[in-house]
Amino acid sequence: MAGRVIFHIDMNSFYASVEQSHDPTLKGKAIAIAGNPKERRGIIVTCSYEARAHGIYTTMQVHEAKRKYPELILLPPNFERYRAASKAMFDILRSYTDLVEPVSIDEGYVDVTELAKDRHALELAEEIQQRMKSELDLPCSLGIAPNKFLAKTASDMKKPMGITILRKRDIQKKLWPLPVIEMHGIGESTAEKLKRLSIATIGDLAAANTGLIKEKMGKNGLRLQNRANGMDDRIVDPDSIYDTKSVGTSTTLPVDETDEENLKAIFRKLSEKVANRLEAKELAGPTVSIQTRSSEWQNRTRSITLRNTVWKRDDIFRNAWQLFTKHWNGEPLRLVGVTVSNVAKKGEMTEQLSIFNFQEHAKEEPILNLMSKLEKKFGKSVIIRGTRSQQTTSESETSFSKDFLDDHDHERK
DNA sequence: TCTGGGGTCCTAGGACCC
DNA sequence: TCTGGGGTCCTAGGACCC
Repeated sequence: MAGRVIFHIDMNSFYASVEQSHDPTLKGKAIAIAGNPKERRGIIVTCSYEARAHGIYTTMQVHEAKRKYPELILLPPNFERYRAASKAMFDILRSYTDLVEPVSIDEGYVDVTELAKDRHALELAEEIQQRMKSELDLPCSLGIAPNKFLAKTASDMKKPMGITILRKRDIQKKLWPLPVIEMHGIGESTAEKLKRLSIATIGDLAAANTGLIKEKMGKNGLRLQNRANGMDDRIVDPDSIYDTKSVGTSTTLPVDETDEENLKAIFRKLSEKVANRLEAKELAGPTVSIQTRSSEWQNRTRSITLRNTVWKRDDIFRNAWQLFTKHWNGEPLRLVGVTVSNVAKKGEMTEQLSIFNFQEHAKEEPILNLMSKLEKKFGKSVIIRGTRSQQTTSESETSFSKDFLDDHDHERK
């Protein structure tokens, strides 16, 4: 995979910037988007750079933020507004090439290898950044590199409104001195583990004994070591976003809950929400799981894979509630959640089921007979797995997730 | 600083099949 | 009767990211 040029675009404090662009009187002020300002458990989702200067940060509790800086302007999230801004931002990127891979509402990769043959990559990056500013009034940072990992790392190096080039020959100077925790893919836990192996910097990881890494950290460790050496083969995949694997919802309860009837009502509500989101995406799946978190922060998941796929509220609820009552010991719960996974497009799922049923009979049936039956029913090429779900509907519901794509009209081949 | 809600991927053990 | 080795699916938990 020689000679690629990859951009990573990262919108700076996206939600706050969108609000400031929507209401210019908010510009230059310390503002924050808070999940649920009125609830006891509300947190700061994003905040402006002005707010950061006063010690405000993401995940901070709202009351704590207010205590720290009483003049902080709190705004409720407006996800429709953010989705619209996100679409506009990706439209700008797609005006250059189809090779755009959104990874979240406010960041994405672009493979500009072809474009960079006609013009300088840096100049292209400057133009994109200027267009985001002039057309959308939104600041962004860009990373330019030969692969995704380095591009992502680069875009992080200068914020806001930065452009950073990270070449292979730069990594010794720019990447290796950084502590491992700075690396995308390394969190607190992995950093601790590496520390016990006397690996403190990204350079230490790059130079570490590969056999040791493999032994102590497994496959993931080897991959991280490759990244530390600036190696990353992942392609920019514009369709990755359509591969939804699961749809779930969870809620942190206002008070730690012990009442079974209350919990039942909550599970019914969660099941309904999941059903609605599955419906909007025309998805269904065979696996139902529940999540619980105790007041002592003990996380549990329980799941069951059914013989059929589910998508209706009552089917989801019945299985979720059964899982719950089977395992709950009465302890107070801080959070509960419901998820349907291994999902696929509903139409394709029923075809899968038909094939499955055919296979059930296959034991008694001559194979040629079965083949012709399948061909008659589905044509020559039968897709069983790996089919991608296409987004054709949009939903009004709001969330923090990939749902931002629902409003995109990105064409697929 | 006691921590929301949406996801993805990986690992490891057990069941089951050939 | 006891034995192997490989593959796949399911479940549970953990780590990580935005």
